[in-house]
Amino acid sequence: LLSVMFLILILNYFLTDFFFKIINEHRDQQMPSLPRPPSPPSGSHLQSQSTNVSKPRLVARGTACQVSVCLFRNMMATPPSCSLPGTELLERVLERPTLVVVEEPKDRGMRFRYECEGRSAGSILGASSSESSKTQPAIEIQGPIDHIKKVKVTVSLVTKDIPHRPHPHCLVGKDCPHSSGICVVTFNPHVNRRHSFANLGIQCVRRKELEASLQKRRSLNIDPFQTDLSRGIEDIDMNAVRLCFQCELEWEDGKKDCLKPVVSKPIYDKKATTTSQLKITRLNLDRGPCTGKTEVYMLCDKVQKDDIEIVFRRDSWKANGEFAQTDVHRQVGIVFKTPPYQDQNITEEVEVSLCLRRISDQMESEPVTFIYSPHNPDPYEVKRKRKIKSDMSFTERACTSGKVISPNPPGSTPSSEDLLRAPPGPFQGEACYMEAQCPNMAPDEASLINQLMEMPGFMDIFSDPSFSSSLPSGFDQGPEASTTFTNMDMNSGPYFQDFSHYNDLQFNMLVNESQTASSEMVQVKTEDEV
DNA sequence: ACTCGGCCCGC
DNA sequence: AGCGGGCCGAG
Repeated sequence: LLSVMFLILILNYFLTDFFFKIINEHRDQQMPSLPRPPSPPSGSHLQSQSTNVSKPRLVARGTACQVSVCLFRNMMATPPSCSLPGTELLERVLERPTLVVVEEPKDRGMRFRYECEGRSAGSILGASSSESSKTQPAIEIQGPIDHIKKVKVTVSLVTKDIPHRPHPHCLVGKDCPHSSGICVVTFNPHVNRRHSFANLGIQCVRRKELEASLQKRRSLNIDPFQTDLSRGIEDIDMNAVRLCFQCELEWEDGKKDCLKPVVSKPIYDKKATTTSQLKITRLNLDRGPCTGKTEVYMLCDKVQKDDIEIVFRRDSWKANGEFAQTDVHRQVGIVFKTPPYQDQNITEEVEVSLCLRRISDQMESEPVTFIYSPHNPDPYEVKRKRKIKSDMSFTERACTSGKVISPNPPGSTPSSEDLLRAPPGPFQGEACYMEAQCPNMAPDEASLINQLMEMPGFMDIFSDPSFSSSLPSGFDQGPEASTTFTNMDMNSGPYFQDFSHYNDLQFNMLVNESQTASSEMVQVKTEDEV
């Protein structure tokens, strides 16, 4: 009888250890990145038992001899505090629930507040929180909870990076005992497995109080990952924290048991320039030629001039706006030049996206749209206008009387008001010109015709005898049509505006209207004079 | 000269 | 209470 009992005992241990092994391997696979937590000071029998697991691992592939040796050693190593029979122990291990963060905190929801800022430090919202429905960070006890009476969850702040050290900043709000810097809640998982943290604020400490804060945390015995040895106070990132949840289970028999600490995603200080949300407030131009080099003024939320770039994208194409650190104005403005578009032969406008990107963490702002327009070798129609004028026998008066005062003469520094006024760019000017010339035409039609006119050989099509037969019936096929093509953009049919009914004054107004606010007037005049 | 930390204040 | 703007001396 004795030997049978002994055998049962041995089997009991064997099976217990075997299952321990399986369970632990399973857990390791689940959380490979997290360091195994050391036993808490109040270490329960379960924790100390599981630390012996490495020995029975041999059991699975060892010889019979090794098995018995291992078992013997294991029995001897079993601490006297282990008062439970193996089966019950096994049952409890198998039944251990896990703590899961079911609602992460919003990563850039709020500012960390100093104690001196008084009142409350606000509440951390949930990641899926929105204007209409607010959520809070929440945890859930998942898995079997049959024999659990209640759970106690201690929340503290830890550093963003591994090893997660206690963070000097404090949690304040509901369930945070005064000046403890931590939050403690106890609840019955049978009533609700889930617990939301409704009022958790982050109160930051001043640098000079950093050490005192850590000391206080230590005195509360809060160091979830037992990192005390790895000290390095200076390099603590004061702008990012994680919530750390330590869960203590209380069983029906009054015994207690700790789960591995679990951390949330990082929470960043909304005010810190190094981690804040990037935002483009406005651009003075939203379009430019595909050749690039268009100077654009951007207003944005605070950035760091040495850690910011402007990214243009479309499909797989990506290029950066060009600027130097000195082009970043007091952290809130950037003067940059557009990069050339990948395709210099586009025939239609191309929409690309443009965003601010922080180099250090690859964080990006919401994108805004920028439009690349096709390259036009004579963008301001200088040659054409000169031709129009000479052909229509306009006097010198026509181009000198209509003086245009540019709001930003070259060389002057534009004020911020000028920036916001957003004068039309040269291409808007071009569109106006064509619109004025061809009032019945849509701007894109006009620009297409502009392009066609510029294409070498395009005019030759008209001298091809076979071309005339394919012309629309209304097209003027007068005798001079084949010889005076240089004039055809004014008098050759329905597709081209006839200027002959304008008098001098009207034509001047037309030209000037189209040119108003275009800072390129100086260039036009110079060319005219040449 | 510029940026950041800490603080104040008003909506 | 909660949030954001902004001031200003220190770094």
